Amino acid sequence: MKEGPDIAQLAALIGDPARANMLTALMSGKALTASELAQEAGVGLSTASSHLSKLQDGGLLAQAKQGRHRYFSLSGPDVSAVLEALMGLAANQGHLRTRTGPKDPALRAARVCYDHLAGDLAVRIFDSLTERGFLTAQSGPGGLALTAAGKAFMSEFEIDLASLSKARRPMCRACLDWSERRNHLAGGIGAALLSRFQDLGWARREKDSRIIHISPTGRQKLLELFPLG
Amino acid sequence: MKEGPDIAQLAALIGDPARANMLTALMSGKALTASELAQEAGVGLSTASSHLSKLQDGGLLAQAKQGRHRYFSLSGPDVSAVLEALMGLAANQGHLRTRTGPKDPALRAARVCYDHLAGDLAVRIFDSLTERGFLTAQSGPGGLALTAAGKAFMSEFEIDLASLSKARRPMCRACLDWSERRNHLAGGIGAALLSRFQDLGWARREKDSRIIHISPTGRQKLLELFPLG
DNA sequence: CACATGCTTCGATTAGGATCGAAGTATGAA
DNA sequence: TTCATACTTCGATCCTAATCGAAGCATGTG
Repeated sequence: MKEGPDIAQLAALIGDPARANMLTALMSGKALTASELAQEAGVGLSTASSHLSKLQDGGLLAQAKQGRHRYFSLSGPDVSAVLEALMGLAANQGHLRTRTGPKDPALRAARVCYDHLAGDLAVRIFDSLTERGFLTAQSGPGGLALTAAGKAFMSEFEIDLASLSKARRPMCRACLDWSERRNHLAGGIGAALLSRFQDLGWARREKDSRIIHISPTGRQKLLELFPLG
Repeated sequence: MKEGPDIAQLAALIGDPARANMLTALMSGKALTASELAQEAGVGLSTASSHLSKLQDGGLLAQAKQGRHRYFSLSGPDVSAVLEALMGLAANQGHLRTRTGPKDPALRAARVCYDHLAGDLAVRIFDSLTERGFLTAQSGPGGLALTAAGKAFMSEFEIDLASLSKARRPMCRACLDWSERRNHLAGGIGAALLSRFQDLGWARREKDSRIIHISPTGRQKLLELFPLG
């Protein structure tokens, strides 16, 4: 009657403070080494190693060997969905002060979430896309899809939809922003948009941080591109 | 300065097997007494009592006193969202390991998920609503909203939208179905629809089970009401 | 008023696991 | 080859918390 690994085991994996710190550090989407994660979690290297192997056994982490480094990252969107849900719950109960602090105005304004844009601007983009009828619900992976008009818009913006649709990853996903309590666009399109903004010089990622800097011209262009009301 | 929103604390609460059993038992939406939950979790009464007060302190459970009984229920949709995300993750991991054939066909077809309909039929309903342009994305709570046409459809079906919109709970939400790996409709509307199906005699819930039985006429009516293609 | 039922609190026991340092292994650099 | 870096494994310690039974409290019923 039981299906798969237990919920309790999974939750217990996330339930240790050191492991939770590691996982939230990995929410940035960057792959980190064992040493970095040990520091992030505030534990010794041997302890971190033990935690990392447990997280891997539980299927929460993926490992990539590169030279003498071992890079760890979240194993997939399912994992970040759980973490996001937990963050949402924690935020709702007022227990939350995010690690890096959502008080930081720069973080509130624009930051990276996993691999896509989050914050005020991301919510605005989501609203604009919705308002213009570019997004529709679907039962398939991700729960969202581009309408024909939406596809045209993305193509115009030089987003390569063909290669995105080939990827196993869902193209459109709504991601709940725990500082805003509103949704923004995640999934392949979300990542592609951020990437494109960076290519155009509109956005620049601060080193070793989740903060995204938007240039003055970038901001103007984005507001034009994603009008509201 | 304590950065302790602790998603770790929350996850640890769910991470104990006894507590996880209690929470999943409460996913049915029914309120249960301490004794029932103790039996459900397979622990003694005193142990259960301890767990329940911890869950309450953590804000995961709500309590309603009624005579000499104390009824416990999940404190809100945030909590069930976390549990659903964990179930999804667990199902995904289990799927990779043991491809143990199809589950109980009755469960695949139609079952209750928290308080709304899940399974084949629920996915079809979601698809039909989408296809007819009744659902649209939004950045606010739940990520989905009814379009004007969708609201008209629901009113026609005698769903009381006014009272639903007053509730704190998001009206529309996509819920990922772990057997189908597709989305179906959750939130206030999802619950209201199932309730309406039951009132009309189209659906009947099997006692102490998640299985929903659809009557022959109910099935016919539902297929008419939610056409595809 | 008793008396039963439902649940909580207390105290003691026990098991699991988080932690660290030291020693061992693998991989790249010199 | 030799050394250094990055990480894992091992062994020992320590501490949290899960558990149960018994006693205490609360709220109903007779």
